[in-house]
Amino acid sequence: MKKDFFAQLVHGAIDKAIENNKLGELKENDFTPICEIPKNTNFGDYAINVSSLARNAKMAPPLIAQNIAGYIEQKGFSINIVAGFINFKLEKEMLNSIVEEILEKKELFAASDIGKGEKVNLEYVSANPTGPFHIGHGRWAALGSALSNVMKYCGYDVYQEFYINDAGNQINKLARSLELRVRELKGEKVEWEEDLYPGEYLIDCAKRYIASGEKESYGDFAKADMLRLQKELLEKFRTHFDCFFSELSLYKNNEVENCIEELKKKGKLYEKDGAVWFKSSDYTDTQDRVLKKSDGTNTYLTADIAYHKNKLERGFTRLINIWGADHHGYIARMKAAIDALGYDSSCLEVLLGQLVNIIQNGEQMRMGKRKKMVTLDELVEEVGVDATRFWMLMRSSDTTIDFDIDLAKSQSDKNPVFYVQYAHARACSILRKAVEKRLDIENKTELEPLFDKKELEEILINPDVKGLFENCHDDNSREAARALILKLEESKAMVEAAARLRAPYLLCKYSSELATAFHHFYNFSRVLTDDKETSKKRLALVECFRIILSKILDLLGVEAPQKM
RNA sequence: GCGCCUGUAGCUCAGUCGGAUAGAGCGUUGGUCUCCGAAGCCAAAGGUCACGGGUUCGACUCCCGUCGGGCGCACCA
Repeated sequence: MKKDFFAQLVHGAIDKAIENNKLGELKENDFTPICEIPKNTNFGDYAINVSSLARNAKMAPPLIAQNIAGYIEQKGFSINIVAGFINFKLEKEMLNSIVEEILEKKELFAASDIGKGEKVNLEYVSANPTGPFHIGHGRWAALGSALSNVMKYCGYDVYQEFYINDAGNQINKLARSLELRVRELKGEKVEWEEDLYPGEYLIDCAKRYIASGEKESYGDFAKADMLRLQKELLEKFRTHFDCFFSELSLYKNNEVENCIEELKKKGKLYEKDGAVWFKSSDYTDTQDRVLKKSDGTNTYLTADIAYHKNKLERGFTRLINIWGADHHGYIARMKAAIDALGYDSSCLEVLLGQLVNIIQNGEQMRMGKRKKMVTLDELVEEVGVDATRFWMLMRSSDTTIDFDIDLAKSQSDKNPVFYVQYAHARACSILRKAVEKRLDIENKTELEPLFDKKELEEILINPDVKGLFENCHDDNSREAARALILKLEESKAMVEAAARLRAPYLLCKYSSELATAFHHFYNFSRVLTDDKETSKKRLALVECFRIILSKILDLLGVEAPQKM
């Protein structure tokens, strides 16, 4: 990565400058150079600001920059000092080497090992098996699966988990709801009580129940049926879990009781008003929490604590949970429980995703406050998996998304995902055309392809990119090629940032910028020309773009189409 | 009342680490196909970074306060 390269270069140069007494009163090099890409590219391709050394060195920033630069050998790049900034501009050999490196490493060019094999448990979606997913679940599914892809690509050992809330009261309600639907289907007139699930999806479920011979209990059947539908949709939505973890199994294996026992032994529980309380306020929680209700049943929290204990016992050193913003009050008590069990709660990381507002007919619908909600299934049906995933991912997770259904449906071609996919299809088209017969406009005759397939393979395996810039006939063309190469070089830094900050949206933004750089290049430089040598070099660059963009889209779980 | 998130162009949002002239998309206006995909590209217009203090060489960024918006404060899950 060039950023690291220049940062190390500057760090080494500072050592030498100190040795030679060129940095005034600065005697120790504890400076970490941070290499950034200047907003104004006239300064250079990369920049390091050394102004902050001024205080200890007691020297003016420009002089500091000058003296440090004196110890940098300018090989493959040039240096331009402005104020306290050392700017680096790559020369063509170094730019060419980036192209060669991408073609050599292919989709591993942007891969990283910052994860160092850390065992990460990523839990997300974790819906009740009581009905179809709503749009919010789609956001967590997209976020979790993309984050998993990105983190795996950066060397984390990620295990994706879905916690099935199949043990609470809601299952009884589900069972009762199914029972009523079944009786309705049989012609009986039934009275619906409050707080049941009146959604029409249970009518289909009831039909399946009757067809199955009604052997299972209502609850077991409905639960399994809902879970099956959820799993089908998740697969379609390119979200793959390594494990669906049942809450009920924690009770069956006595893990919930054992967990309560353990907390009791550690003196973290007490009884009050007939209930068993956990002293979570001993930690960072604002108040104590009930684990066992006065009727003898456990709260949701109790099983969830046992679940987190289970995860830790399985050897995960980092637990990442994706929760809706409405669960934020839950974090403190969960962390308290982890600490109380003798683990370090800093291993638990909760990504609080803000909610998705649904806008229909120009009106904001409140999630869940409306009888007929838009389900994820319906949304995907309308706008497709690619567009849904990209829309869900393109915003930072702590921003509320306004998902305008009408806009997504009617103007889907204005969707940013198409812009990016279009660039990919265009690159593929050029690579296709390179080996297809061409039409000579003037003579209206068919010309032989520029290259045969073997030739093209050879170009892409063993590229000769020398002269890529010499054959550009104007500044625009040269600058566009430079900008594209530099943008491609940035891919690894972007991927790492997305993994480190748990922020896949950075890659949506990056994919869009990359597409812009390519479109720009395309408009200023003709790839397929009669000059075969020039065509070869430019085809190599097109292939680089195709490789990187398709990898980025792959990480996001969005398809990179060859044709549109 | 308390906690979390949030306030940047007409709209939807970026702005990673405190640095150089504040960045995109959509929308608006104009230009651009005889030729590799015009779902593209180029150009223009558009800003008191909610407001008030503080920290410092320097603040959209960090700290404190005020105001607005969202979400939550169960022996529900």
